[in-house]
Amino acid sequence: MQPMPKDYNFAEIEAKWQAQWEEMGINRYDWNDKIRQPYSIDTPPPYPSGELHMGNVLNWTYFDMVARYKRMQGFNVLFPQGWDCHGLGIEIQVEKARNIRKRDVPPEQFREWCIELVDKYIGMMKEGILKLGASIDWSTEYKTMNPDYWRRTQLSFVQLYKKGFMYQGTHPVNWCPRDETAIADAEVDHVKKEGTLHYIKFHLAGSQEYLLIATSRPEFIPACVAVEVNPKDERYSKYVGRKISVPLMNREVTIIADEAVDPKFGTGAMQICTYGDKEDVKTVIKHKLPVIRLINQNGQISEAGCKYAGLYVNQARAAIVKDLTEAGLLEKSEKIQHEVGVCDRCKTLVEILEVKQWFMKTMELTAKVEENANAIPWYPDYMRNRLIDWAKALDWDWVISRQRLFATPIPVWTCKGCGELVVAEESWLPIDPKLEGPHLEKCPKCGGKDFQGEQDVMDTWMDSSITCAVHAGWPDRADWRHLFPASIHPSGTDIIRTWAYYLMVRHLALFDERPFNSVLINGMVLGADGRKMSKSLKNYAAAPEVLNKSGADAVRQWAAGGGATGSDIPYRAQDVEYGRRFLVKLWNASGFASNLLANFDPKSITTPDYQLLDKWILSKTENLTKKVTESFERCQFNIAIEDIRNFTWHVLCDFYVEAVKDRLYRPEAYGEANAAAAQRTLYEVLYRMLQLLAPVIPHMTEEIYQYMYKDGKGYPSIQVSAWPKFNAALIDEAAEKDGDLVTAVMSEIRRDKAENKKPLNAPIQNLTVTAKDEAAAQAIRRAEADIKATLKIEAITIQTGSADGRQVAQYEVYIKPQY
RNA sequence: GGGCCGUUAGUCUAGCUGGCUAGGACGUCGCCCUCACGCGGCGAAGAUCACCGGUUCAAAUCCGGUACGGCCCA
Repeated sequence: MQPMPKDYNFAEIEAKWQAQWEEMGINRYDWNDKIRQPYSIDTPPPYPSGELHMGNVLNWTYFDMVARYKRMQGFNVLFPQGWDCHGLGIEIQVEKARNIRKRDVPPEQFREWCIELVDKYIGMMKEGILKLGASIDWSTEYKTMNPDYWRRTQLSFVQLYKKGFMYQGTHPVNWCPRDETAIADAEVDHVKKEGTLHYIKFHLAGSQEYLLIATSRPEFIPACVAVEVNPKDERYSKYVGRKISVPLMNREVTIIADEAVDPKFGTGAMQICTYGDKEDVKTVIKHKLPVIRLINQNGQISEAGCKYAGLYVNQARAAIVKDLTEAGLLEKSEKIQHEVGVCDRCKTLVEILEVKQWFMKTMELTAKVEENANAIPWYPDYMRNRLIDWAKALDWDWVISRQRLFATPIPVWTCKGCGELVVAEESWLPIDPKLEGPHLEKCPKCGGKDFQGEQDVMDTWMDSSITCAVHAGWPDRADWRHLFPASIHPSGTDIIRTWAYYLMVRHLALFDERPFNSVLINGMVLGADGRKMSKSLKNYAAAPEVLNKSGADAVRQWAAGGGATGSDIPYRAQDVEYGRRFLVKLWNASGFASNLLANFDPKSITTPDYQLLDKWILSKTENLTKKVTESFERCQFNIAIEDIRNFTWHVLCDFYVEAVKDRLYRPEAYGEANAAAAQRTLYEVLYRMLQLLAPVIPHMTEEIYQYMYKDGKGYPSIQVSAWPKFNAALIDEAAEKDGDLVTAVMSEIRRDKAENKKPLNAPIQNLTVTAKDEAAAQAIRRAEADIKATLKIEAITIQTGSADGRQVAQYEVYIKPQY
């Protein structure tokens, strides 16, 4: 055992162990080991968006605690790391940074710029993840923007096409007019906004009579295909089936009835347009109404808009309202609060357009998604509902094509002669059909030699929703099933509808097997004030700053203990500060212990002569081990960390160490065997604390381990030490009960000193302890020496009898000190 | 309108497969330079566990309802 230095420089020591673990290879998954059971973490590849933020810190701490805990449990752990590079977010940032639109420059140039930016961001995030001490196997690192990764995305597309899950079709899709691309439901955000509800007169055909129709989108009047009322609405039932003229348009539509109309909203009569919102889509399909394509892909009104053609949506709205007013058709307008869908990347109002796109058949998998979500544990349990509810609420198949540049190409061509679709062979992949033709002599159908490569690309989620298979080694390793399904899929409350859902449908479709066997959910990180963290609210904490200031071990304690798993967790500097203070305590206590154990031989084989308080803390340590192990098994990190910290700080340091100090200072007064028992106890209990803390506080526990325990325990690193198993042989209920009494007596004496404003080391001339029964008296006698030494008592009398003096809280025991 | 979640001391948070003096942190108040630690120690005060009702010998914990708040979706 080596003596420990007084000071602890966390920056230096954390960096040292991060480097050494890498060198020792303890973070590596052993692909050749077929003996240990594998445990694989489906690390979500993050979207590189700049520097690491506190939300990332929370997530990676969760993943890492699981990884380290499972490693100590003896599993062969795969903790991979990838980067989800593609997508609109990066495209928009490049456009802004360079003040261009993506179509202003050659696609290859634009792509280069995107790659450059992504690499810069990856560098920043990686630095943060390394500093946090995440035990990632960096040999697994991948980027979805690399052609070798698209090969996998494309392969999955081809295989799903062959299995009938991919189809091209003209259907309504969410469309972002700014980015000029289709987007999926999951990419639509809903925001509350003030709008105007216009009450517009629709005249009945050939009549002066009119119905008043309320709409927030009058610009859609040119695309009005019906007027709809509730069949039970007595105001309108007589009109159902009659023709009504569309204002300004010189055109008539039919009045239809449907239960979906809310009679209380507006006037109870609404216009059905193609497409004002998703409800319109449903109505059009249900009532087989015609479709008028009013809005172009760039957000302008099409030819179908007659005189309004060429205007943008907002301009058209103003123009139509003006025309309605002039024609006397606008009854009134009122402000309303409503929710509108916006593009989650650029916040532009989403339109619904009918465009030819690629889709994946996901709706038919909903029952299987539910079944599999129900078949596995979720931490916390209730989060499974979010996935199931989301899956069940989906109305449309997943639109997987995008009109973008920075993405995985869809490996498909169309024969210019006959329109035949050519999907790439697996051996052609990766391939970009915009740059290369199909590897075919001629069109298999018409023999034509001219092909048009698919211009559309894939949704970014097509890249990232095959990670469970990719991490396992699919498709290149024959043994990839060994690591599939992943043991655990970590996800955030905000991305259950994307990561978790898409992973599930994708793998179910591809392999007919669920991709993961459990799900770990993290909440969002809030500002200290409980509101969403944002720079504008001035409650933002920059993760690199926090890590530099307090160190990973302190920050990780905040992540582990800041709140229950799955719930949103506020970032509080004082929590990190508390973590840091705990580290100081642990370091000092260990240094102190190493002094007290200087002459202790951990390999000595004499059976220790354990005293009451030794047995007491050894038994409690086993119970703690059991409880902490259960907490880790259930991913209840907050419970685990709180229990270990409190035990270490208060039970071990404040009580046990204080109580046995004297035995260890003056072994000659107590007998060598007695002191040796205290040494053995201290040695083992502190080691147990370090082990239990190791998943949360890897750096400092390692540093202490190396000084104090490496020789005695023999593991090269505490990180590969065997997780302690509950040892029933050390459970001693009587010792716990008696020890509790002894500590209560000691507390009561301290309390008496405090109330009499005496220092703790004030000597007590004489203490009389009176217990009601002999058993209690016996117990106190067993710890008499420890009590005397700890509280500076010169003489002590322990007797049985009736109440005399100050009662020891919760016990029929009384104390009477004479100072 | 629907779904899920939350409402615990001045603040933040745990507990919620029913039974503890409701745990912890920050803050507050005393006392103490006790030979590891003042980044410390010993003590203390502070909570009708949102509200109403029900089940039960027993409810912060289960059930129903109300109010407020959050997230997701229509």
